[in-house]
Amino acid sequence: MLHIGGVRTALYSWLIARQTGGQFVLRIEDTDRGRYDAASEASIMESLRWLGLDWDEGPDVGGPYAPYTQSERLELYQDAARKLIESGHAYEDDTTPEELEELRTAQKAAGKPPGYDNRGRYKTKEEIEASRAAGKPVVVRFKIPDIGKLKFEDMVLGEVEFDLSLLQDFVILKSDGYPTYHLAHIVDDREMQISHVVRAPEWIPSTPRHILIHQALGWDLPNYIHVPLILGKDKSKLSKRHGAASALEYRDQGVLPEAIFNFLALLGWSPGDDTEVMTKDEIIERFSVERILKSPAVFDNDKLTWMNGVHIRQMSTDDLAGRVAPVLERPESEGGLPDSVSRPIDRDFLHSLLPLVHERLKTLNEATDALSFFFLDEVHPEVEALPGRKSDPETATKSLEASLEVLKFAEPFEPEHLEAEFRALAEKLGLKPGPLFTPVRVAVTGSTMAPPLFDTIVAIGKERVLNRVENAIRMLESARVS
RNA sequence: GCCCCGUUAGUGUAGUGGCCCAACACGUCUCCCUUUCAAGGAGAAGAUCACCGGUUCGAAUCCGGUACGGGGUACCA
Repeated sequence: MLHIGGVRTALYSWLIARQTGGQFVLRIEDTDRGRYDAASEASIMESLRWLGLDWDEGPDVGGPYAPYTQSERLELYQDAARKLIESGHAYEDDTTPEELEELRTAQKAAGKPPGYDNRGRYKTKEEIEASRAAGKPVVVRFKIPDIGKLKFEDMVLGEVEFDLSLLQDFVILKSDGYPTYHLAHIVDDREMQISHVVRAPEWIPSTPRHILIHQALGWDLPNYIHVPLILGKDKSKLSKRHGAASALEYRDQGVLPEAIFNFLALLGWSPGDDTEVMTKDEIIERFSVERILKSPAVFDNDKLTWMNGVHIRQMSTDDLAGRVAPVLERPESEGGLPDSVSRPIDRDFLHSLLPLVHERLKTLNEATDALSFFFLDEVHPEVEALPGRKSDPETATKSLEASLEVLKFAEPFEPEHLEAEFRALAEKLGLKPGPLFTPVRVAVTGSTMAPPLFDTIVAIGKERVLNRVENAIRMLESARVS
């Protein structure tokens, strides 16, 4: 699963590529065999695709530096490890995981910070060979040089200084022949000519290691860009508890990719003025690494929902219809229209309805409730809801009966004309619009909230409207008897 | 423990020494529009710029310390 924080990292990386005319590269880092999961790989690609973060090179599209999956590039890492051993920057180590565990427990017991003690530096070739022959696991460790402090430049953080004496020799090639991230990403970044490393802040402390490897191999450094964390409402790391954590969950909740794109770009970056609502192209144009913030941001769902509404309102009816139809056609259990409505739904009919609800939608999923009564044969309002808050069942019955007559004979059966007739009716009955219109709305839509009444009535059609009003009158009568 | 990073209203951001007793947006509240719900319009409340000290004629902005939050300290990425 691609976390929303990961999506934002990818987004920034993509923006840099698109803005500078560079290539956005998708690389699968599957060097931990214990954790590898093909499904999550697919879902990452689906998330990126949904957001429109198209990649120029990657496992599926290929590219000049294929393959783009690390497990298919093992020789490259092993070669690099060998070179580092030959140049004296790395060495083989036969310390077992159990021995390391013992070491750490002992260190903790002695009140010292746990860590590797670099004991492998002093082993002879013969010892290692003997261990290997005995079937003991052998890893390759990078030797931390004794050069005091290391400084590096990060495009977001500025200059960061690190005391190398705090680091221990670390594993670059595991005993199963797979590289650790530290080695693999450096070899690949070099091979694939990566110019900008955009990543989460948890990598800051290991950046000195990456720089040391680059230097040992005699390679130039890429630009480092450590982006800030995204937090949940309670300021802890964003997770399921906060509503949704993956991009695809937002999609399933009816959020537009352009809204997530826009919203995420603004978590940790701003164009420098008051502009907030932007298209993808505007963001590409205005984005700048210099304006990425260092401090973590809290993900505010309310603001995302607002922004989603803005993007929905900016969209054409055609475009909206194309997005809403699949939502309505999902099974009822997944938030679609009631299963009794046959699929596919009538696109022309949908298109004619959308102007009535367009500016009322904050998410695509809201379209189901907002439109279902247009598609159903009959609706089932609550009897108690029919009169509305400020009226009573008797008045409601009277209103509905009078309305029924108007609806039967109104000619033409069009919104403006119906409204005029109903206004006249209200006056005749001595009622304010509310007590007259509300029962009709509830009877016809089954809900107290609906689009403008007369447009709604016409869209539903005379016959169904008459049936629904008659039905409501019957409901009120039987409620009175019982 | 040690190391790294951060800290402007509830939230996202603007602000880079005087224009700032701090601006915009979301959210909240009030009112208007109105047949409901939205949208839209007009307002309001909400920040001792984490704290303490220093530099300066002058600090949200520069420096130091403290507190708090997050991250790292793996044969995970």
